[in-house]
Parts: sequence; C-alpha cells; structure tokens
Amino acid sequence: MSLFQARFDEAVWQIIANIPLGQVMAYGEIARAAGFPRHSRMVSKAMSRSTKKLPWHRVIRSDGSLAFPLKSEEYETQKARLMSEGVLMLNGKVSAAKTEPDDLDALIWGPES
DNA sequence: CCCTTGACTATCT
DNA sequence: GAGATAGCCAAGG
Repeated sequence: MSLFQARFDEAVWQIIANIPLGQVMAYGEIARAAGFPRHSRMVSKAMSRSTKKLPWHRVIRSDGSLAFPLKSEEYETQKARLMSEGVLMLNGKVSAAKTEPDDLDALIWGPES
C-alpha cells in the first residue's frame, strides 16, 4: 500500500467517523476536511479499503443523491439507515439533516404558502 | 509510458 | 432541472 493511501485513508476515515448522527457529508466535503481538496473520487476507495466500522451511509453526493445505483442492495440499505436516523429524502435526494418538528412544514412545503 | 476506471463535481445546455 | 461535458487524480493493467 502506497504512502499516499496510508495517510489519505487515515484522514478520511477520521472525518467520516466524526459525522454526527442524522447528518450527511458529500465526498468532496470530506476530501476537503481531510486536507485533500481535489480527491473526492478517492474517498470512495478509502471507504472500500476500510476495515473499521464507519457510518458510510452518511456519505452522499454533493447534489444530495446517493452514489449507488437505484436498485442496488447498497442503495436501499443506505436509504433505510438514513431515514432511520431522521434524514429526510425527497425524490431520491437528501433534503435535510434531522430537524425540529417546527421546521418540517417549512422544509416540506416551503417557506411560502 | 499510455489508457482506463471510478461510491465525484462544477458548469453549461 | 435532467443530461452532457470537461476537469479531477491515484491505481492498476
């Protein structure tokens, strides 16, 4: 294993492990937080290599969609886990992290009307 | 070396 | 706003 991987993996796993329950982070955000701004694509590989248990389901794309194919087993698992943590999903996209009930109406129906 | 491969992104149609 | 496009970059063949 290259030195790059060793350092990158460690940094990335660290970030992911600290994502609060009910919250999500994009690949790019994680890469940036880990100190590797242009390595969003490497994040997935680091996760695949991980032996430790990580909250991988809290990692999504920058546009809020999940990275796995729609009908795949992983997609369903990730979606299920997110929803069980209170993460809202509308039209295949994560709309928001866990919020207070007071905010739900605004989130779902919009600030207007 | 050159080419392909991604659990990606930002930007333009 | 969905699709195409062009950057991105380490790994592996």
